[in-house]
Amino acid sequence: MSTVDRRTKRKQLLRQKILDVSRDILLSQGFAALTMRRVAEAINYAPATIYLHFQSREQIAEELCFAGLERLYESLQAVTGKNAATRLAGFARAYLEYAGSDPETYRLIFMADPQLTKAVFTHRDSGGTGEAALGLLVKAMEELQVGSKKRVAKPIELAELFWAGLHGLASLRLACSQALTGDEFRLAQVLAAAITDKISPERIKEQRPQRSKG
Amino acid sequence: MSTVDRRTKRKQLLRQKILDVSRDILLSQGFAALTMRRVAEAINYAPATIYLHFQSREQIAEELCFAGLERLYESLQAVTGKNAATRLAGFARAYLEYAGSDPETYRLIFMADPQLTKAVFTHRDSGGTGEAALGLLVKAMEELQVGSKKRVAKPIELAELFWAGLHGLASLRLACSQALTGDEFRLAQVLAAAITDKISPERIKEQRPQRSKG
DNA sequence: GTCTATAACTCGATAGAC
DNA sequence: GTCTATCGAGTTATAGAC
Repeated sequence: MSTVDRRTKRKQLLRQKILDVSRDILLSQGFAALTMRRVAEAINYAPATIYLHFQSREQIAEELCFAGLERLYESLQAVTGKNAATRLAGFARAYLEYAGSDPETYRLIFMADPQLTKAVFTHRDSGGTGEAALGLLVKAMEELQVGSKKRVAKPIELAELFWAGLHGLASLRLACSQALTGDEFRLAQVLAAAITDKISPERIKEQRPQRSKG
Repeated sequence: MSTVDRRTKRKQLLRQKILDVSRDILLSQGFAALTMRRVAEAINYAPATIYLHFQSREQIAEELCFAGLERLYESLQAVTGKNAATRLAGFARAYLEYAGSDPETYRLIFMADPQLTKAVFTHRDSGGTGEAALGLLVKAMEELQVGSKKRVAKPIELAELFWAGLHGLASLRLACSQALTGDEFRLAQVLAAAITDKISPERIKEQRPQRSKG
């Protein structure tokens, strides 16, 4: 291993360490507490050192969002099932579980700075994770529509509506625990069922989606 | 009019002026730009003067949120119609129209600080406007359920789900214009129809809600 | 009572010494 | 590559002049 390699590796390690402690601070104290000074203190360096690895506080936030979106995508990807309606119910549960397990990152991705949300969804570094996640929903909607007599909406529209519904439940729960008196997981199942029935009403009797166990 | 009355009135006027310029700043430059210094400059007073009328910046934000929620409630209240399904479609349009017309206040109410959202919904000064607005939705859900053979969910649950869906559409649109490729007004109508059908599937043929004109 | 001036603290970011 | 020192800005809050 050459000297240059060693130097590069050490640099990468410090960069990763900055991301790690940033995530710790974000999870435990929220985004407002994620300051360059606090990060510097946590890694035992001066604040200025961080700027050798990241252009700004905003860039650190972006990378934390990319990573969060990746975890959300993986959770959705882990949902399997031959029946598209059942899969929809699984997506709903997985989505809300992610939001509940990583609330501060979720806030950061979808509810904080519009510029940050935009960066997460349009920046080249995000690798199209958002589109891929939405693609899973689109595919399920397409399958549900097969054999249905008439289309109430395009699959992409239905996917976005479903996503918006889940996001609404997740974000209201995060914004104010008192906002929703009902259980958001149950409400999400009702949403999944309503959309499923709306797409293919003729299947209502035969193929009602199973209630999720979780 | 006594001297005390005059003094009280002048005090109230200044307080209202602070709220007015605060709202101007919020609308034109967003919440981050709403600083005590800027407000003071706009009313030609020193920053400390503001603290004679408001305890903190947060309290100004709260009052702006109360007023915003009031406007949203009035918009929903203006939706009339004998048919509950038609009213649901109207609520959807009114809700999204409010969010689009007053985006920074909407952000402040639902997407900014959890403490602020909580304050808006639980503080006594809010006068239960949030509950009243939700009540309009609950009433529509109850009407839809009349005569239906079985209840998929309680009216309050359906109202919260509907609200969450609308909030999801509104907040995604505000968070990132690229997030939704579809028209949120159209998606909201699909949502309204899906929930309506889910509540009373036997009415699907007879009583399909009219597409809104707006 | 009302307002000015200012304090005491936070922050992100940068320049320049080493 | 790292640190010290600092800038310019933000915030809340108070002491004291008028």
